[in-house]
Amino acid sequence: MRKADKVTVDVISQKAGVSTATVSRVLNDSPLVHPKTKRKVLRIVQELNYVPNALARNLSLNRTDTIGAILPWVASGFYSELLRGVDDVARAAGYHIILGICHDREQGPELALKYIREQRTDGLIILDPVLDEPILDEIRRQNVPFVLIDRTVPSQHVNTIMIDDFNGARNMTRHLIEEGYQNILFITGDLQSYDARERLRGYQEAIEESQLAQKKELVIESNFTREDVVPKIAKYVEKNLLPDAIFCSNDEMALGVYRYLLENDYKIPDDVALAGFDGIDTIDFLGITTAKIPMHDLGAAAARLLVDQLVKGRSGGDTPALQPQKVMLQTELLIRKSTLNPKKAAKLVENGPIQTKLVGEKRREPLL
Amino acid sequence: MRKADKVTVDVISQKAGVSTATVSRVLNDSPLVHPKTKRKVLRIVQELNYVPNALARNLSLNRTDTIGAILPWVASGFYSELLRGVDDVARAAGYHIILGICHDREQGPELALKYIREQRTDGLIILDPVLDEPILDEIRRQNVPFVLIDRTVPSQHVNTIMIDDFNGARNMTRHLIEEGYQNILFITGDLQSYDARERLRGYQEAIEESQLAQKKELVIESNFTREDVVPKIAKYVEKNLLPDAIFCSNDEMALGVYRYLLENDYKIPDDVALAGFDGIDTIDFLGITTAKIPMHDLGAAAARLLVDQLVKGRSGGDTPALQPQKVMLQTELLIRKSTLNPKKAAKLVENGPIQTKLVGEKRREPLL
DNA sequence: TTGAAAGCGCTAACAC
DNA sequence: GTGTTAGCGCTTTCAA
Repeated sequence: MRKADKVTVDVISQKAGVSTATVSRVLNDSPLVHPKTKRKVLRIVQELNYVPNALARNLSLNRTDTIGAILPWVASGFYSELLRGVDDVARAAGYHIILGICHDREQGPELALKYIREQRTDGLIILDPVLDEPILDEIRRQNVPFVLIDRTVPSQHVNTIMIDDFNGARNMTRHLIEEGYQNILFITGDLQSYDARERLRGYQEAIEESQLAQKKELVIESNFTREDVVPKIAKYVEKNLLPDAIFCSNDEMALGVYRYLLENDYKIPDDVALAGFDGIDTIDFLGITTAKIPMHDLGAAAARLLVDQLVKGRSGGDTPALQPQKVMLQTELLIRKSTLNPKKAAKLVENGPIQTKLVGEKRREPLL
Repeated sequence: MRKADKVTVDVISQKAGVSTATVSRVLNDSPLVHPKTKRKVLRIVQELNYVPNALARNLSLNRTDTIGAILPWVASGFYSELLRGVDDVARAAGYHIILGICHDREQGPELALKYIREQRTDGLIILDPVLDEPILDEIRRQNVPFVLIDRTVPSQHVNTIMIDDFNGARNMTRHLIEEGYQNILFITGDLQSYDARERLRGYQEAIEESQLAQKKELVIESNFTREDVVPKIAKYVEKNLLPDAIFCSNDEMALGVYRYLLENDYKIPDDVALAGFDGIDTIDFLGITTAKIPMHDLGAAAARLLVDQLVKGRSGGDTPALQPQKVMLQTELLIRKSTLNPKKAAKLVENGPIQTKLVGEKRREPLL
């Protein structure tokens, strides 16, 4: 665009025969401008197809109308739901989303800090399970509102949206136990991350309360990825007996295990039951039991919290800041064919109707 | 952050005993500044943990270092791959991504124009199969570089990354024909969109060259969604015979059909073959044949093209603009169990080895 | 090599 | 109600 034909407040003000201040007032719906002037200005604005330069406006107002979303890129499809949630409420509140994809562990915090320091964003939504305290302190020191997703911070005033990983995993394990499985292999995610630890805890709790033996060899550690889990489950099965059931800390790993089992002619759930965690689409199609995380809600809740902060912050100069909140979202246990114990079912049929509730696409033909 | 402790070029320049111009030069690696001064300034910058305000910088430079990515949100997981591709190359070139999710048909163009007019982005990547000419003209008139994905514009100088939908669909259809299927039902996407039309054309072309009869009732129109396709395929099957094979214009619809078939006890591929288009993960796990679109490459190529434009544009003031390019990416035919004709296979076993190449996870146990 | 000063395009005190 | 003017924080001529 030629410099000449760039239309700015100045151009408008001249054409309208008013000052730039008045133009600005009109544009910002100030009440103290004469209707007639307003109309005239608006007409010119229309005519010249004028749109204020966001950069200049923001510099002046010292804000960006932008929210940074810092996310890891594992299981990309999974997080896109979350992003959609964030976008929905952010856009409704007039905020834009700037994407901060951290490709590996180190980049997340770096990116977050960069955005803040450069003042590119008014606030941040951070999903990074391994963010450590020092970094968090550094972020806090910048005095920019932010919301953490699925990550607790001990005793600190931080807005957080949590997933009840503990209960999710406990309920899943209880379900497996109820189905009559006794040797339940649990595959953890990277234990550096909060959610991995919580899910493990949930599993252990359920085992304990059931009086089943806590066998140490029934927990193996992986890292939430499909690739990593396959050799590990292979090695496990070679060394030990096949467990009754395998509970993977996330669906990605469940997919890896699923593939392994099929390739080795193990039938699910006849030879071994399988459960995941997350609720991704593929798992649904394969008829695998999982604990669904409400990703959209997660994003929406985070954005809601952040937007509230931002709006509060910009209205009343010195209104008391909002109390930091912790929101906890529950997972939904989606029971499917992969964990329905055929032996138990057979027995139940003799004795009466099957009690286990099938959730979701109920009447679908089992796929396995 | 208190106004007082906000550190700006001014603060730095004072502490360093130089002018703001010099500080700016140091920050921008200008060669004409004495090494000693430079060192001093950098030390202060370090000490005060100074990071330039992007807003101010950008206003001054009249750019944003930001690329807008306008995408629809259908099949979210699918597009996230693309976004990743865009992000990879954009970030490497120092650009940020601002997300423009258009939730419905109308919002895409609107959003694109808004970003441009507000000068929030230096350039745009637009994936919107139904963008019409007038809007496109309007965008072009803004004189902001942009790249279109999977959308041709007749005889116009526009950067475009295309998918070879035509060949992809033709190859798929040929494959089905080779497998001995004769009644191949084709389910189109929304024919308003370019890719839907191209895929249909590919199908028709393959049918024609094979001398099979072009039966009009073998094409039904849907809209690329899982929900829409189910009643349509149901109605079709009730009215007509079950076709030999069903070729869906995208994987989402293939999933819908898959579910329908299973629920009605049709075996794949024994009763009917099934093929999709896109190459999403779920389809892989279900063992359904598809034509894989290289989403990551698509995004990366688009970003590459755009970044080249931007860099060119900002270096040489008046260097000749880059020629608009059209890049065409090929799909990859992933043949899986769902389209391998059991009858043909049986025959082949009598006569020799099976010739059809299995692509991908070759030795996997068929899932169906 | 460096500094002074004029913008970039908009907003907001303050004065009229 | 409206205009003047001084910023917002940085870059970049132009002069020295």
